[in-house]
Amino acid sequence: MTKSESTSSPKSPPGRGPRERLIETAAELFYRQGYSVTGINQIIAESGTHKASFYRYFETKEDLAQAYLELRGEYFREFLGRLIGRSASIEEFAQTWVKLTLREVRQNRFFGCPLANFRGQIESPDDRQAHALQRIISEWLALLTEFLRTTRTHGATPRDPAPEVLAVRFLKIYEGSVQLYRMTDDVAYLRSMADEMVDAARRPTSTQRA
Amino acid sequence: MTKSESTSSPKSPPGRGPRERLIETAAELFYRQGYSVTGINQIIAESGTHKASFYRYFETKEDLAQAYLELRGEYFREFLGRLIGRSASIEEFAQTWVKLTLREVRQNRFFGCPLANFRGQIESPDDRQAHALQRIISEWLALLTEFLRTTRTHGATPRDPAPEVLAVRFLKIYEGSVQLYRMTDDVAYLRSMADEMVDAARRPTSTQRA
DNA sequence: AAAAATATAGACAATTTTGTCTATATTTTT
DNA sequence: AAAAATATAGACAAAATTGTCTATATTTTT
Repeated sequence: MTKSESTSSPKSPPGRGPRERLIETAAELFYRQGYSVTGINQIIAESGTHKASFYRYFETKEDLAQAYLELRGEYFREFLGRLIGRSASIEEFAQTWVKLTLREVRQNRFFGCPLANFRGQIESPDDRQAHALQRIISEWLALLTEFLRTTRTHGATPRDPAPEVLAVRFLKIYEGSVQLYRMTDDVAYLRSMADEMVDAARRPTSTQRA
Repeated sequence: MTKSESTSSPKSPPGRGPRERLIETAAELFYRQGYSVTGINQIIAESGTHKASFYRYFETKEDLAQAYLELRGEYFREFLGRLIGRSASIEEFAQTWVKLTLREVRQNRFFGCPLANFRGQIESPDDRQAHALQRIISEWLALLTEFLRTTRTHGATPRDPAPEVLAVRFLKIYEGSVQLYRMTDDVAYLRSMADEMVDAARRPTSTQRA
């Protein structure tokens, strides 16, 4: 399922031994079809390894979940890095985010936010999972905040929302858009994301607050 | 096999026969611990019915899922109705929404958006599920839109976002806040929801758009 | 009160999933 | 090239889950 040569080369490519293949297959399946419905048997079968190899490296499915979260953390960092690298303004940033997401959708590779999906499939995270989730989120917010601090919208004023506040709003808009898309299968909810982020970046007209 | 002669009340409390108990127990479990990890055996056991009774009314777990979605649709309608009933302004509406959500959290009865959770636990919804999800969402948006059309923020201008647009933004902010709360277990993401909604309701400072 | 419909009890087959063990093959190390 | 470590094959036990069947109790209808 994963790559072309998954037939009988167990250790030839370094870093592609059974452990790596198991993690990658698990990541794919956890994301695409869901953590809770993916059994270790399926992971073993599709990774082209053997049950004995699985139990050599992992005691339980939760160990795999941990590896999955770490891996997703890396993907996220990488993704956001590229996104920020390409964007000279907040407008461009938001549009690029939409564009990249829509591309994944077209390629049938988008299944929502992996973290949100994972969280939604366990009754409550154990300590390691909770920490991994929190670490990834705060990393995201930190990167986003830094980007927002150094980048201004066109026609920005000093009274626009503070970068830390705005980073949270962006993340919420993203998560919300993704959830609505997933529930309705309507990409309009992804498209409208960009405008919503840009608007959120601007100081609202009136400021009286309760 | 919809509901043969469901008008007859088989057991002592009318409307609390095995079918109703099964649905209510399933709803509780689907929401609290997740759809995909809840087996029919557990539902049968905790509803105090018997397996034979289950198979009398349902062919598969998906039939229960359908009933679950319908039930959730009713809850939603009811909830939003109360919310709107209590709120004379958008500010009040947003604050009340936060307050009610936080109350559920305190009572350990809040486990995120039931629809989003459900959607996240199936690889892809079948037709009936997709329709149920879409119907509930559009109902929500319709109610919200109507409320927003007749209710203005303090100091509103005619150039604030249109009600239909705003309804979507509100829903995204809600879903996003809930997801962030679920991932981090930090209620701050729920609290900040109200301000975000109020700001979204105001025309942003600048209007140049790509 | 009798008949009919409905609900529960309990056994149990069929299937799926997890987890273990021994033997053999393959790769890596010395 | 031999020894050691690692990976796969395959069988299989244990447990969990689903689904069916017959018998008996309970409720509803006539």
